[in-house]
Amino acid sequence: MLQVQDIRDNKDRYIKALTKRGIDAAEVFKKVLDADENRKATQTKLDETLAESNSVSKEIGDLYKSGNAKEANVLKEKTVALKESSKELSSQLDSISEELQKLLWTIPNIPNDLVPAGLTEDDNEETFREGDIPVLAEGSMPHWELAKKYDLIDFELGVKITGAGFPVYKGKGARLQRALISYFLDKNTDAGYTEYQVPLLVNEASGFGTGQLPDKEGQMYHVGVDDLYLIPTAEVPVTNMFRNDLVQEADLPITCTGFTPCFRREAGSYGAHVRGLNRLHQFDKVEIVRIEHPDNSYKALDGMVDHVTEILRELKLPFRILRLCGGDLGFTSALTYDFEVFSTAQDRWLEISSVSNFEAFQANRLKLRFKNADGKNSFAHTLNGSSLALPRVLAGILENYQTPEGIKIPDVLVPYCGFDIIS
RNA sequence: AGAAAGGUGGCCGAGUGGCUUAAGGCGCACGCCUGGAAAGCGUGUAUACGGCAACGUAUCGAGGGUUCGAAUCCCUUCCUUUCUGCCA
Repeated sequence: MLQVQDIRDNKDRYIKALTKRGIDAAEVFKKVLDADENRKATQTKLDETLAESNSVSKEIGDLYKSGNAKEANVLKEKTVALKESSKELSSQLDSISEELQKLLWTIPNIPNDLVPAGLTEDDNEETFREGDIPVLAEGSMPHWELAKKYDLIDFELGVKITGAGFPVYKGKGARLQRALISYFLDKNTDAGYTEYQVPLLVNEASGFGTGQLPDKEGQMYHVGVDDLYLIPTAEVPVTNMFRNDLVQEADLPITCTGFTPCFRREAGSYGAHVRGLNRLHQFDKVEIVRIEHPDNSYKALDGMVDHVTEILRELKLPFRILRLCGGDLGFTSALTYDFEVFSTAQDRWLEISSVSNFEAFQANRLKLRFKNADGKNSFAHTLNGSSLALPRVLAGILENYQTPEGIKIPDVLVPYCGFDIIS
């Protein structure tokens, strides 16, 4: 959520930046600023009325104490009108504030200067590419066929016990999953991130804090009897640990990592693009979250990109980095880099990580502030990224490491797996 | 699920209708003291909104009510803790 004061101070620049998302914000900004003026004026009137009420009450108290009940009773009559008008003003103020709030919720974050204009994924800008795409032997397969051939994943079994999009990992497939989780967590903690295990169900306030609610309600599984949501990403519980917090400047940055399953309803397309591990309702992910001083957040974003790059480099998977264009940028993000690994057998790129700087957009919703050296409070910047999402990494490993003898295990994973080939 | 006790500032914690303008402590900041530090002493220190400012207003989990006046009384609701029950 943007701050009204920022909109006021940077109106033209913000309007221009939002055109990169294909949004003309001129009208909504005008509405916001008008509503805010209205709010201020109403608040001032209300404050004056209440101030008078308070001073009359004090007088009445004093009169009673000095035994002058008669005069006190005269004054009491005066409070009736004051009370009425303060009630009226306060309900006006409530509805104005609510209107303002609703307007603010509809406005996405302001894209950073680096964000390319453009509305579709074709406009994303490739900033980096590394790793050779292997030339596969005759008879090479997509990962879902490999998973079946080597008995690593049973998709039908998942359908039986739950439904489509809930695979069962088995044997060396399950072990490889566990190896990846441990490896990712180790890389993250080695880089200084503190490891957390967090709840997989969150309350409504948490959904609001990170921006999944109210807009994307349909994308989360909802447990009705207890009014809780299954997390779509560890970002939600991890970032919400700091909701309503006021931290000291010296405590920044706060860096966290955590492994969680993620649950996404994603009612949408079917077909080849969602086959196998490409899109699931439940998948595993290791996430990194940073709470940063605003002056340092973009440096931190670059650091996160470098960190994920190093992991993919160690896994020796062919990957590229995209700077998302305005149209592809998430609602809450100011700048996002997507990592994609090449699926050789499918001949296409698969998104495996998304690293974003939300600036103060989430912090404003979360009320996550820090106290600086002068004792002033301001919103911290929040960032997060996957390091990494498991299924597509697994798909990439299966497809890119397949040989006629079997699937080789990337060197860095061998100690975690306890085997070096799946055959 | 049943019973009981609670929810107060960055944190702990006192506070049963007006002198609460929220005590006291911890923490933090600054100063004194010190070779330097600790301790000690002194001063300051909640948040939000409005205002150039003085200042005003709101906020004691949330929402409603009683009252001229509510942290305090009443109602509703959420959450936490303890005990009982169930359970890995």
